[in-house]
Amino acid sequence: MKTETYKRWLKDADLKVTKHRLLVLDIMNHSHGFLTADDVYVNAKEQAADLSLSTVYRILDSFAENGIVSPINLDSAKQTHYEIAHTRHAHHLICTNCGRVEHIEHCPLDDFQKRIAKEHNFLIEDHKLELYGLCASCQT
Amino acid sequence: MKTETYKRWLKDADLKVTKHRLLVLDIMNHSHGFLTADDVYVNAKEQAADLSLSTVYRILDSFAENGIVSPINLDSAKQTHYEIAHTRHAHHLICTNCGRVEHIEHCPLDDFQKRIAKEHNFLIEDHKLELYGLCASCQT
DNA sequence: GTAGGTGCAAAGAGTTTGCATACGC
DNA sequence: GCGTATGCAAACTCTTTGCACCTAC
Repeated sequence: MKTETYKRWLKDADLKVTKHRLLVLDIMNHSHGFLTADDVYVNAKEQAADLSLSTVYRILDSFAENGIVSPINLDSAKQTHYEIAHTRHAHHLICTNCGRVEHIEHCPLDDFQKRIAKEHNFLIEDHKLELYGLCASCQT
Repeated sequence: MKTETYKRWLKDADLKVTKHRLLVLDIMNHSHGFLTADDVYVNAKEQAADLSLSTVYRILDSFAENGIVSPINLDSAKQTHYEIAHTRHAHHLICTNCGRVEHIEHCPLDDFQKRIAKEHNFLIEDHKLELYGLCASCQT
């Protein structure tokens, strides 16, 4: 994915284009799975020695507000994790040993969700599904 | 539920029976939805003036280790929440406005989970499903 | 030029820990 | 009596904020 794409994302969100924001976008976009603010910071620091952790937090906050990334509180971690927000609805398969995350494209919950909404008189707006287990290489 | 029941839970977990542990069990057991450590603390403080927040944390930790309570990181909150662990598998319907939590008894995921496990070569051990929306009284 | 972005240091919030004392068994 | 539980205060971790300076537009 090219810098031009990142610039468009930022402009669409009314955010100024800065070196650090482009860098964070690049890191998030090339990572698989979730990153903590500190993961992003350590990674970005290699390419931008001037960069403070608080800036990373501020960037991630503004990205989250604009739907560019999604913050997630995994049950197994105390830090907030972030991932590039995909336009498609996606769920996660998380390895409890190595932390690897895979995406599940298909969502089986539509019918179920409608039934629960009716039974509980809830207006359901979103849901989160996480499957926990061991990935192929951690099963040995 | 009676004190005798709580005492058995503690003994079964090899935990000593203390006033504070019984109190925390009683509070957790009578609450609906999730409680933070501080919720438990404030609530318990009314009946046990001597009680420190760190004791509540230690009690909840030991309960979690023994499967008496389940800690949960909700996406909408920064504090860890706890609920009495039900032997049955349960999911949650969370009101994004008032925080009310309802339990969903039926789990529709068994077949889905088996299919995903095969497709991704994952050994799935657990999963978490949370539905977010507005409860009946917050829809007005 | 101006509004917004950033670094640094300090503050906050939630949680954990060390140590002396108290209590369950 | 022994070993665990607890209160208190301090430490720790993650995150946010204030302020002066800098940069994109």
